Amino acid sequence: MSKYDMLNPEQREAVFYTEGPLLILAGAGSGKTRVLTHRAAYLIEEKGVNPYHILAITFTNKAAGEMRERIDDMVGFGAESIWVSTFHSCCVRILRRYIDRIGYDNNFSIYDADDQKHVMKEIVKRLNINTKMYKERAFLNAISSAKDELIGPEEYKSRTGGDLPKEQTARVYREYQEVLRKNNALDFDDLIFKCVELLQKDPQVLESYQERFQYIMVDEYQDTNTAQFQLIRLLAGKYRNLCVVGDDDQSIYRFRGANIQNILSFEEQYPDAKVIKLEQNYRSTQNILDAANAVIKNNRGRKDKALWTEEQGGEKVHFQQFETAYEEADFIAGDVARLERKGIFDYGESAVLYRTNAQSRLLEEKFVSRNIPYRIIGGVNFYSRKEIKDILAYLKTIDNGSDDLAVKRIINIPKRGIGATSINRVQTYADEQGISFFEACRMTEQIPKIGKAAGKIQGFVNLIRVLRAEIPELGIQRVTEKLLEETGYVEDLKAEHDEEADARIENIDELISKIADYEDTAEEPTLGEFLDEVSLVADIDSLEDDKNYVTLMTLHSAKGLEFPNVYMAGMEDGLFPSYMTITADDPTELEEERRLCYVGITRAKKRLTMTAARTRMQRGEMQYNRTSRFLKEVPEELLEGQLVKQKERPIYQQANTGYAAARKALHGKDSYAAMRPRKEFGNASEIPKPAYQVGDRVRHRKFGDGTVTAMTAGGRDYEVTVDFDTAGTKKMFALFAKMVKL
DNA sequence: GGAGAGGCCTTTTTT
DNA sequence: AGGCCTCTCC
Repeated sequence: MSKYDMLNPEQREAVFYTEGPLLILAGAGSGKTRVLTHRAAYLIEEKGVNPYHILAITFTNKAAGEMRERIDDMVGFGAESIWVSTFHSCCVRILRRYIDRIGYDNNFSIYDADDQKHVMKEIVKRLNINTKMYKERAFLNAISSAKDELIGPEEYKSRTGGDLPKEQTARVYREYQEVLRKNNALDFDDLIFKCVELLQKDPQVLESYQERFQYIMVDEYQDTNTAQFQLIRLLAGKYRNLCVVGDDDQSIYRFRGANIQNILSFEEQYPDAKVIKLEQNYRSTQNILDAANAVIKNNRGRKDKALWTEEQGGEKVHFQQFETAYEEADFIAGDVARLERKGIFDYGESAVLYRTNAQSRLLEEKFVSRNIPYRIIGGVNFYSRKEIKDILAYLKTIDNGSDDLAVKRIINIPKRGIGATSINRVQTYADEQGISFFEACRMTEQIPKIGKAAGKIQGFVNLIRVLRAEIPELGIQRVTEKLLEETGYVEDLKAEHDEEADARIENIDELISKIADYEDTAEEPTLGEFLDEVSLVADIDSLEDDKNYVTLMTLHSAKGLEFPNVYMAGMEDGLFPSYMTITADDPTELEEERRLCYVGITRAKKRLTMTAARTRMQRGEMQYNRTSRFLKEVPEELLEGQLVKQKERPIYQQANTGYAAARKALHGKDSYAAMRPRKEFGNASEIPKPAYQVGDRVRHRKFGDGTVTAMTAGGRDYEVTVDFDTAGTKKMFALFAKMVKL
């Protein structure tokens, strides 16, 4: 009996089909990781392929690590020379070797979102751009999207078509790219972009990697963007042994440039491609799958498929709506505790999924007060905390002084009396001489008007110099500890004597142990490599399977994971699907939200609970939400639950009690009006008509004054389009917008 | 040059 | 509601 006998016929077919392009459409829970790992084993053991010639690409380090581990277990010998890596780390590896061929230095730094913002701020200031009109964030988003599409500054400029804001963006883009170049830095998107550029411009490098990667596998293919698609196309260009695995129904990263067409039109790109569908699900009960199938079938533009399982029946999908988000959170924490007490699910078997990170706060509170062990994924990344970034900036400076941003970040931390004025003087000198900021720091005696600051800067330079010299002898950990001593960083925090400072100290300790861990496990530890790894870490990477805590995370983070007991919190229109997508002109945005819902449902193995709240604080404002439209897409017979669980109900809700009302609110047409407090909207059964009409001038709290250009009765509320004088044209629901006629 | 106060904006999701 | 930025005053 071989290990391949355990696979079902489709899986086996996918494993054995090794030559030429192959598309595996793998539904949720259909065992795709299993197929990929078996396939690697098959290539090595049965086809005699040298593992050195195999590349497997994933999106997260966690996925890469798991795949590596499973292949190692299966193959035993030689598997370690397979490249299993994320898109980003794969590109970093290639670029560290060859980027000098396209005009960067091989010891480039990698900028994170924070660094990008700093750079953008400088540029916006320098170009005198009114950030009230054009936000830094908007520029960065535009640049990021352009890079995802492999559009460089020049090409961007040529495509503006005379559109003024785009011309502006083109200018900013060019500047931004110049600053990065000057700082010898790449941002996240550049890692892919520059790698493609390198492969396109240098046939020698391309040839060597094509020759190396004779067999390529790509996981989560539906999430690839154009740049990643090109990268793969180039690498696989010679041998064409390209196996991509994905599920168009789980494509949820369009905002990050993912192009669902990459998977939908794979067969056009590779006409000789073999297509294999994996539809048997090994994860969930039939009821959960039915719910998932019922929701996703409302999407158009998808490859037709339906999951099935041998696990018939199962629990129904639980549903409850609460008065407030507070009660919702309390219920979830209580339910988790109850199931644990009864011995049905351990804490580690439960997960709470939500649409926005902000929702985690209330849940966290309730988990704390009930003493339930939990873990929140996402929110503020460990490596973006201030104290961690400070220390990493020191380490970057020690490693390679060419990262101006890092140097400037810590030149006055702790306070050395080097302020903005001195920094500017140094920068001016650096600009004049065409040298880096740090190099300029070493020549303070040449800098005009630097005065007393010269000595202070010298002190800083000497500190770095000494630490740098000690790296080879002492190693990273010892040097980091020494750096903390010399700067008094931890001591200062200790002196603060408050909780926040204590938390920071804990984080620093954690960083130290991560460094120690790296030095223990890496073959040839170097500071540079450590910094690379650290900058490519994702939140999800820190999730450990064997710990017994409840996991709280966004629906996005949950992709690829599974839990016996899953809660989907905040099933409310306006939150999920988000307000943005409801009001968007483009219906495919709503489809993307629906896919997200599908991802959420299919995470559950045994038990799924959906919850909603009638009222919730959003952005400091009280929102009244009706239940999510996605909930209504789940057939009634699969649902079980009640609408309101609370002691007293306000008068306007008294008609809506019990299960019958729950169904009515879920599936009925008039539920929206019934949910609204009377005092605000008059007769609850009528659609409240706004006090303004088309052509009127109105005022909005945030967007200012504008003219109403359109108004349609959109079923339960009026949808109003307003052309604002300064904020552009917005489409919104009258009840939410609360605008007044002028 | 640094600390503190007040105003403003944000969030949908992230490698 | 909270974080960040800017302004002001020392």
